[in-house]
Amino acid sequence: MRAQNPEGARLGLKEWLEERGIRRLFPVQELALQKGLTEFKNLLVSAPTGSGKTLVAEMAIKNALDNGYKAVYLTPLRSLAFEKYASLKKIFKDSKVALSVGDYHAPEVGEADVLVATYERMDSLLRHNSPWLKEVGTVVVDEVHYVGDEERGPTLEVVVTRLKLMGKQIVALSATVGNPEDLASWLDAELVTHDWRPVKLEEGVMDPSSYEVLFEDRVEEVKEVLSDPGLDAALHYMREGQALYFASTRKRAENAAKKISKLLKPDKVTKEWAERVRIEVEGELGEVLAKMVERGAAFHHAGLTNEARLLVEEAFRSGAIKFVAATPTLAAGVNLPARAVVIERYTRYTDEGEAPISVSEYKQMAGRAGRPGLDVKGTSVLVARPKAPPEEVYERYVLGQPEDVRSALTSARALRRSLLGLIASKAVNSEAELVEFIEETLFGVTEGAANAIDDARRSLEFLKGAGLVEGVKATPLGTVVAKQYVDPLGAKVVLGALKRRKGKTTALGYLHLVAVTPDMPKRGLRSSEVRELWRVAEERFDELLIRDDEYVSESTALSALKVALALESWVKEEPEEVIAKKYGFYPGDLRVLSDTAAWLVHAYSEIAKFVGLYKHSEALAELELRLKYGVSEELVELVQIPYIGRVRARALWNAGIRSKEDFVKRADLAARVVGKGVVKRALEAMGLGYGLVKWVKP
DNA sequence: AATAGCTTCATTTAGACAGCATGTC
DNA sequence: CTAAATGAAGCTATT
Repeated sequence: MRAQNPEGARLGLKEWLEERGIRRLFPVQELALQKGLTEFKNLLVSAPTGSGKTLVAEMAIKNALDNGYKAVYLTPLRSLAFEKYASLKKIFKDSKVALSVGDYHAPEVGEADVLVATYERMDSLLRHNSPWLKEVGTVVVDEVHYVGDEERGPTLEVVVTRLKLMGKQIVALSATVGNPEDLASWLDAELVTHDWRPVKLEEGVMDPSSYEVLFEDRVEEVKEVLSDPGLDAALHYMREGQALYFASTRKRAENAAKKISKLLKPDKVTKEWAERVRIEVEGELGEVLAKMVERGAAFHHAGLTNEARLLVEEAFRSGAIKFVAATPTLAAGVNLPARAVVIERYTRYTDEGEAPISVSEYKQMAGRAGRPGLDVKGTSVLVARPKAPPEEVYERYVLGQPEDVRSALTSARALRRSLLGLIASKAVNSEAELVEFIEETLFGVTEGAANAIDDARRSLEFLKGAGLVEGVKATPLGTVVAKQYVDPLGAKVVLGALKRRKGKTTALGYLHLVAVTPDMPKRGLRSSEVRELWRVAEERFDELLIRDDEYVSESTALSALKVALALESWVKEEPEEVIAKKYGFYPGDLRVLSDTAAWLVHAYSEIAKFVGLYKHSEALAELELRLKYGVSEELVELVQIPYIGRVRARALWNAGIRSKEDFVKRADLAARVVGKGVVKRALEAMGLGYGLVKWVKP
């Protein structure tokens, strides 16, 4: 990609900046221009939060648009994508900005000038060979250090490598990492680094026994109030503004918020927020949260529903809430800076017991301190472990260098997924091309491709064995599996089981089958549950399609059974709260499970249809609707009426309204059950004006 | 006899993308 | 190779 008129474009950029009231550029911004941002050079900007990376991205987009190209902005999280979409829409008023993430795929993507998408969504667009991509000149990759992530990194690595090979300008933004040179060389990019921040960040380490916080240039004493070092530190710095508290578990986050809330006083504004929380967050959790919000504190973790999380974020951003205790959801995700950050622990339980978090993770959290434009400085406090010398902790984390980013493209799971995607979308058509591609990945560039190629050959064999690939070409089935975006191994397991199963299959059977798949998040089992789960497994043995399998271990089958049972309760209309209690989930957890299951059931319905398993396909399609709404078979039709969910549908059914037709014909009765307004809106949405229906006063 | 309070022992521990076509109580 | 908070169960002291 080359600019038609670099000089003109550059002038345009200057004027555009002035119009936005930006007269002076931050160091990374200046450097990015010097290193060829407007000449469509690839860039890797590796700098701390707040150093001005955002404007570099915006300038790159502006430059692409001015030269007649389209631009793409990639982020790792849906929440960030929504934020970015909103802000880019404001900035580029004259251009079409579109958003494409799992939840939401804008219909106008085909004509968008700027597209904001998650990595996986971009992967999907590449797999579909969307013609729109040809017009893209620049791709901004936010948080590119995610390539090192075991789970999500491989997809990003493949996506960016493909875009690079397509000749797109890559403007990659990264937190500070240990080896920016490696990333730059992978991207064929000019390296832009600078450690300047607009708000000074003071990082301290607290000795929990002496209550002293060790900073670079001084030691500060914290007053002991609650006999909890972390919370007392938060209280200490809250005198100067809001505090963000990173807790090590959900429970601890909740307790922290509860304790702090007791020391704060309600006012008019917090009471209003509490009222909103009460209305919008259902059940016990809503009540618990509302009580704290009323006094200006809150907690934030993935057990909360999305709505609840957004509410907490908004309340904090507005200033009403003074204290938020969060698990790492908030560290990488939302842009929610605070005057002070307190990190209560730097160790975390893992499979191998207690393990220290990485320096990068620490920096990610600490970097949230200091609100640009509001604070002169930000303060972060890391609480040392009781017996650890604070000086050593300071050395390790505050003075420590973030770790190197290494390719994660090596795991079998990552390879088989990526490979199928590459082959199905014809990005590689021969072994030679495959090798060439791998040489261009981060793995190939930094470690030499030989090892990766060996592993890739093995994955290729697996794909062939599963009937997804022949030679280096995708079979029709392989194309469908790639399009549905499920793990090839899951597809193999599921198809095998469906083919074997001739007789009738219950919801539990299907749910267990998809839950066994690698795409379904696994819930750990509590030891008290294991016995009961074995009992159920025996009792309902005939319903299960997978008992043991070459690719499914007994333990995953058992924990999948737990997930399947919880989802079965969901589609049997048990109240969310009852399910949550029974299985030890939070409402947010259940939402994630039912969403994921709905996606998988949909995908496998399509795949089953493709191979001629029509009965299974239809049953799965019905189950998808049941999962989405949490209803039994008989309510599936009703729930498809606009504004009718699981609760209203059940009420209608019990009143004798059993179908859409009933609903329309007996609108008077329906109105008595769910209210006049709902019926009116529903009929209008279905294209039937309210006037068509006679209203009978109850 | 009921119960608050303490001790002991076992148990548990963060997060979150994707398909598809539009609106819960 | 590694910890610590939580919660249930069991027990004692108190009213």
